[in-house]
Amino acid sequence: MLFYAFKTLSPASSPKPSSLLFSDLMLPVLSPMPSSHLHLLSPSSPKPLFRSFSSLRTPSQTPTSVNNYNHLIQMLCKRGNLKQALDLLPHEPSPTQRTYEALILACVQRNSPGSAAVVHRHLSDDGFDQDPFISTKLVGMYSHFNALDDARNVFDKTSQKTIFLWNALLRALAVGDEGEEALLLFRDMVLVGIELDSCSYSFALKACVALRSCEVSAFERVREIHGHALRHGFNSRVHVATTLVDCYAKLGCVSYARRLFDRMLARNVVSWSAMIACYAKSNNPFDALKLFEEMMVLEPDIVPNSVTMVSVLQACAGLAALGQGKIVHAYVLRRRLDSILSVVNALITMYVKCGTLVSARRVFDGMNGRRDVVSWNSMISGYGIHGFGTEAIQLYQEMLHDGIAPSTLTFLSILGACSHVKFVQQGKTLFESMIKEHGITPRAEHYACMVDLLGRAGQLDEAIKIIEEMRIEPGPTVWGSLLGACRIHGHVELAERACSHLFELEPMNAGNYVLLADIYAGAKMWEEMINVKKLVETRGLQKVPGCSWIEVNRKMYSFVSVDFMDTHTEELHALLVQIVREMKGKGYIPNTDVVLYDLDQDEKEQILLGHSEKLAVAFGLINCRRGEVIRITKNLRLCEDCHSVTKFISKFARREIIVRDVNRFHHFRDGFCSCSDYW
DNA sequence: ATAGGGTTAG
Repeated sequence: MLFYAFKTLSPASSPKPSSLLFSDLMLPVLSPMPSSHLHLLSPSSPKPLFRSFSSLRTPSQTPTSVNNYNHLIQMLCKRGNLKQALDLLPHEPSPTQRTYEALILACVQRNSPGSAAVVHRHLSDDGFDQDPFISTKLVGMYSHFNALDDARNVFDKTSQKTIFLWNALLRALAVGDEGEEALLLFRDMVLVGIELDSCSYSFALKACVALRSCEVSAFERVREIHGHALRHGFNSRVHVATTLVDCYAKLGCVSYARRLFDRMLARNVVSWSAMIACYAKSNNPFDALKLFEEMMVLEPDIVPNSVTMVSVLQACAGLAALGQGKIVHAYVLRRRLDSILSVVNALITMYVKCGTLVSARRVFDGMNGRRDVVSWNSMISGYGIHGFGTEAIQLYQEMLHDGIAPSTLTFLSILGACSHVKFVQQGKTLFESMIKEHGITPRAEHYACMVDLLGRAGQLDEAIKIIEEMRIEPGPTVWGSLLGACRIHGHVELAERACSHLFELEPMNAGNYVLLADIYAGAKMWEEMINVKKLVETRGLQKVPGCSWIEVNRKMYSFVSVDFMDTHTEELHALLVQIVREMKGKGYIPNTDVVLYDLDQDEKEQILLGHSEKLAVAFGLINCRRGEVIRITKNLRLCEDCHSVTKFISKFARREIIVRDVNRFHHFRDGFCSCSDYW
């Protein structure tokens, strides 16, 4: 029985797969980013200081009018010269509301809590602590410093509480991750009979997402506030409706979010971006691109901005749609959005995940002087997942040399990089330095990296030691890493131990059961294997079907394994049969161990032949131009048999084949893989 | 006067 299917990722109704092109984006494919396009990234020259400041400061030159001082302080604040403005404050007999507003704003912009205290003291002395306008500004300021107690204090002490003041505190609590507190405040607002506005609803909804600790209750609260908004006619306001879409999306209700989005009476660029981001984040990159295309077609007046493009690039990265990504890159350059750091960072990740490390590096190199920690992390992880451990470590050191402080994600990237190339000692040293030199407390994910590094390298005892000495609860990531290592080394007992936790922590994750069954099969423990399979059945779990896809001429073709053949597939099948026949002549033995069904040898070989990755490779051989790299993406880990077949093909068809699996990239060339068969 | 969407790991 041969498993096979052919489908395109484009709408089923069209006879030919349509490309994801937008007339507006129809540009020649651009691969290198000319550095001249990055000139906008250089910092702008500083503005001159206020010229007459020093002369005005001396007491002998007292200004004739009070307004001069107020004006001067405000000017200095505007220029970001907070310190000089503060020095001037004691000389001013009667600062105005505007002056204090400017000072508060400057404290936020300069990120200076110390100056904030000085300003607060001054304005209290002047009696402005009862001014609801100033109080609103103060609450916003304290929110910026995450000083929620101070924010609440200001609120409590102000007797005349306007809706702005209520909203300011509500916002402060919501963005300060105090969802519970924010919702209590919202309840107070309703009970006291405050007339809510759309901002109140937006903030309260944001607070629900901040709850997250208990998603069920978060969902209930969103529904409550949604209902309230509905009864008071606020649900159709574009801000509220957009927030609702975003809330449901963040709580995992993607199709419901879409339904609300479709029902919106008016949408703006933020509404569209929120929905596109929802798809990009929830592993629906194709839907994200489709929606982006729709936005161009249906709403010619809405112009995508940098936030939109970050999500679109994320979707290209998720799909590994290089051709599409290049078009988006060209669009970004045309719209000058490459002056926005987050967009450039998203470009790096897009190229990394599309398998073109060189292009990613070119973008990274073009950023000289304007890289933040995200840019570095993206490039380091890029080297890591492409199997360039040495380069990843080197770049990490360059980053330190540049004075950029590494983050928790830097270490996840660099430890992952070590793991891919079996750099056990380097990984250990880096993990130590993370704690001791950089003061970063390891999270479960870091431990998972270490367990993966040690475990896959065969040091299972050390891996266990790491878990036992952890100061925090080892979550599913840690046990999952251990289980993966057990599969490689056929360690049944440890696998059982890992699974005893995993089946408890994530009972619905079919992957864990499959791995355990795989390990039992490897140890020829058939009875145990069958029991695990039964468990999967009784719990009603669905194995994630293997799926591979390939982009040809900017169209996506995806392959999954099903149990019938049709006319599309015969050509691919025939090609694979021929390849395998040749390989067998050269000593290839199909690795039927990976097939966990009770079938005879021939049937098992047939199933191997139908693995989605082989079909995608065959499709690539037929449809990609000679000399062109065949790029394939797979949703799971590569199986051993596909790995060896692809190695063979790379040599005898003289094709370079790059496969992205769920963990890393494999570059096949001349019969070898960049992973050195360690993955 | 307060407002809604986005960047890196696995």
